[in-house]
Amino acid sequence: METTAIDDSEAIVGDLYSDACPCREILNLVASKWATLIIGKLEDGPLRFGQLRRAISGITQKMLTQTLRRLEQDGLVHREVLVHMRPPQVEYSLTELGQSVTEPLAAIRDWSEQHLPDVQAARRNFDALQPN
Amino acid sequence: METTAIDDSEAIVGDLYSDACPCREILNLVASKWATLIIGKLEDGPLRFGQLRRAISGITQKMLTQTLRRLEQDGLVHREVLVHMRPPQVEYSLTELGQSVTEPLAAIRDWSEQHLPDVQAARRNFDALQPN
DNA sequence: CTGTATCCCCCTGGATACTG
DNA sequence: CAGTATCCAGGGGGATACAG
Repeated sequence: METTAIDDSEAIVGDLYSDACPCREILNLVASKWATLIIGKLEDGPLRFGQLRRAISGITQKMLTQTLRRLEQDGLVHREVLVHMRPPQVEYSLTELGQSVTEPLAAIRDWSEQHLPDVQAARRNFDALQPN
Repeated sequence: METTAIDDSEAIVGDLYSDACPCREILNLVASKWATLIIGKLEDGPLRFGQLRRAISGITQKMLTQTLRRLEQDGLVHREVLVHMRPPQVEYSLTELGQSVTEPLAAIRDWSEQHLPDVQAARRNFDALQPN
């Protein structure tokens, strides 16, 4: 039987998770500069729009709205409009899915806190050696 | 005491990044579209430039070089020039630091494989409800 | 084979102003 | 208070050509 029909070259080193890697989507989601901060703030419990804005210094209304929409769309955040309130208030909270993503996020955070000094040292060393 | 002593310039930025965790730097590093793929390929062992390029379909030489430089600069990847070879060859491998980052990366990957269907379902549901 | 150098598009994200 | 609408700068990233 002809098992050699496929590209015979040594080249491809197993493409188990090349383009189709689902983690890329999640990384894009989570690395969008504000998403992790928002998720982090909501870990402690529901917050209203203004509370979030004040809790995350430097964020603009636009980015807060935009990121919340995306998180809501992806099922990580629940948006609850308190209609009867005057003035109207909107409360955001993590869904179960959102809760579950805090675990891998914590893995990244832990690694960062543990190894960021090494990364920064590597950067300084690199800069020192490369007369760029 | 005068709290106005702050140097007018970058108070906000500094506050932002101290309030945030160091994980932002790592997320920026790792979410740069190609970095995780390169790290993933190198998990199995050292690879040469051309092998990496062929293993990661769609990547351009520019992005491969650029991302490898960054990973090298941050101490995650080791670059070994095989000088005596004709034509010259360059071999890339994960450093210990690079090896260690594969663990939190695996956490993200696992979560993605497990929950991406939920995310996609949430997206479809959101689109269905929001007549945009 | 392994890069470097341009050109250029597009998207993210920031500032600002306006609405319900 | 919550959200939308513009305008705009910067950088990531693709295509291509050239070099050691």
